[in-house]
Amino acid sequence: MSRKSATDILKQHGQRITNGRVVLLELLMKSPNAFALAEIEKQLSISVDRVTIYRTLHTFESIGLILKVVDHKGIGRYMFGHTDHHNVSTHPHLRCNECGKVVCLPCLPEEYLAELEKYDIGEMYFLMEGTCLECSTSKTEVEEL
Amino acid sequence: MSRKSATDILKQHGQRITNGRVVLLELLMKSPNAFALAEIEKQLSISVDRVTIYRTLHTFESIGLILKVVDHKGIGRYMFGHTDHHNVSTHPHLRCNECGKVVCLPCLPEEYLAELEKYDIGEMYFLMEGTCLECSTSKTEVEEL
DNA sequence: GTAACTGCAAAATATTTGCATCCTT
DNA sequence: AAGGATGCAAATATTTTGCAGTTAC
Repeated sequence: MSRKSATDILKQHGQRITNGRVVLLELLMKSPNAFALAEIEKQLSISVDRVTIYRTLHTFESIGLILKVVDHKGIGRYMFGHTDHHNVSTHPHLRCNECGKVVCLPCLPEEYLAELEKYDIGEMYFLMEGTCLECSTSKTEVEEL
Repeated sequence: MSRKSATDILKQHGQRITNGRVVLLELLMKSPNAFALAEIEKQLSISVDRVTIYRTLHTFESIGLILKVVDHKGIGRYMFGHTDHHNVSTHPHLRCNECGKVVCLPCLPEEYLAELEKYDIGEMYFLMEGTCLECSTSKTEVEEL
């Protein structure tokens, strides 16, 4: 239950509480998007050095707090959650090129996953590009006016 | 039938025949790998400027001769073929982290593709990381000695 | 107090752009 | 001859590294 605060989560993981870390984690937590560094920099309420952001993201990633993926342009994007190993390895993710939101695509069928197993694929660290169902719905509505 | 030469292919696409272009296309054609620019530079038999390689790759890509994918580090990789639209959109590719070879993974099941269709996903421009079946076989053999 | 976090400068890597020159057709 | 291709210089973008100073615990 209980939606934990960024501070609590950091404490839980033995991380030090600093303004930068809390604000960064809060940003990532409050949105289902996958942010590139440039976007994070713009949206942080306080000024944090680019290098510090990178280092903090690495730390968050290493303790399993966030997931790093690479978008179709080769740019790193970071998203909160989605870090459950089972989760990540059973389905790809999609980033909506309308709203930026990242959604989980459906799980791949068992037989297909069994097939992938042969190839020793760890995680699906990639983001597909597309339109999320919400955005494609609203677009259709507009077109139908 | 008839395995066409790089020169023939270029002519066929109305491209000019220059040493650089022929050598580059030959390199890409002779191997099922997905090369990063740095790797291409090293392996070209003649010296071609980095910028020219980039521009040539873009050209080849735009005329559908090669496919560009992004690897797990976010680096662009270029491979000959795999450009049939139907092909690319129905299955992901895997790059073997032992031998570097790129192999097509099995086609996704129809139902899953239908599901993806809802999300308006164009192509699967990503490379999974793993071990190709050849390499995992030979590794097993060594272990069993 | 001390180890961890931060910021600044600078470097490394990948990719793109501008422009003058050269070469294929 | 003309337009496309090339090479060089330089810019841009992303990410990393080194180091000294600061801060959370």
